[in-house]
Amino acid sequence: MSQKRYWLMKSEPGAYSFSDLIGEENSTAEWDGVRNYQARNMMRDDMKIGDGVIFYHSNAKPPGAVGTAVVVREGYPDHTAWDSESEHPDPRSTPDNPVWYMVDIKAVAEFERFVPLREIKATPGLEEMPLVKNSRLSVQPVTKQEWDIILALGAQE
DNA sequence: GCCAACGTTGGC
DNA sequence: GCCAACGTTGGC
Repeated sequence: MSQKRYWLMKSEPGAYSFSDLIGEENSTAEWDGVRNYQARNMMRDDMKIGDGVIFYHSNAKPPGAVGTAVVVREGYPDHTAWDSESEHPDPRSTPDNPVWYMVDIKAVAEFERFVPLREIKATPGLEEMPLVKNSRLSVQPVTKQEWDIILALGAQE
């Protein structure tokens, strides 16, 4: 029985927001369209059912963490890669030989209080987050300590 | 809109 | 395998 892990996933709210996720059937969505190898590897190999996800709005005004989600399906091929009509087609990826993978996540709860990036950057204990260290990765690992700090910020009145 | 950081591509 | 050029991300 492996330890529950934690992640942070970015989305541009103009493209897909946390509200969009909540509005899905079962508040669940395929996390398709990721075309970065590091992010793919984490989704394919490391993300397990039950893992916690912080949902982060990038390219937003202001950017920040908006809520939590949970992994409900582990890595499987991203079928949008071989759909020429999709937003991120990649002809190298086929059903027999998939290049890109995704997971399914389900919304758990919106934070009572939005946690802006500005505050994440200023909070002791969060300095080592890839988010703070200028990483563009759209799927990032989060430690248990970081998870607890951010959830506390999001719960604050 | 600017631009720094970083990943990817492709010539050699 | 190196590395310059180029494209993308994403905060500001």
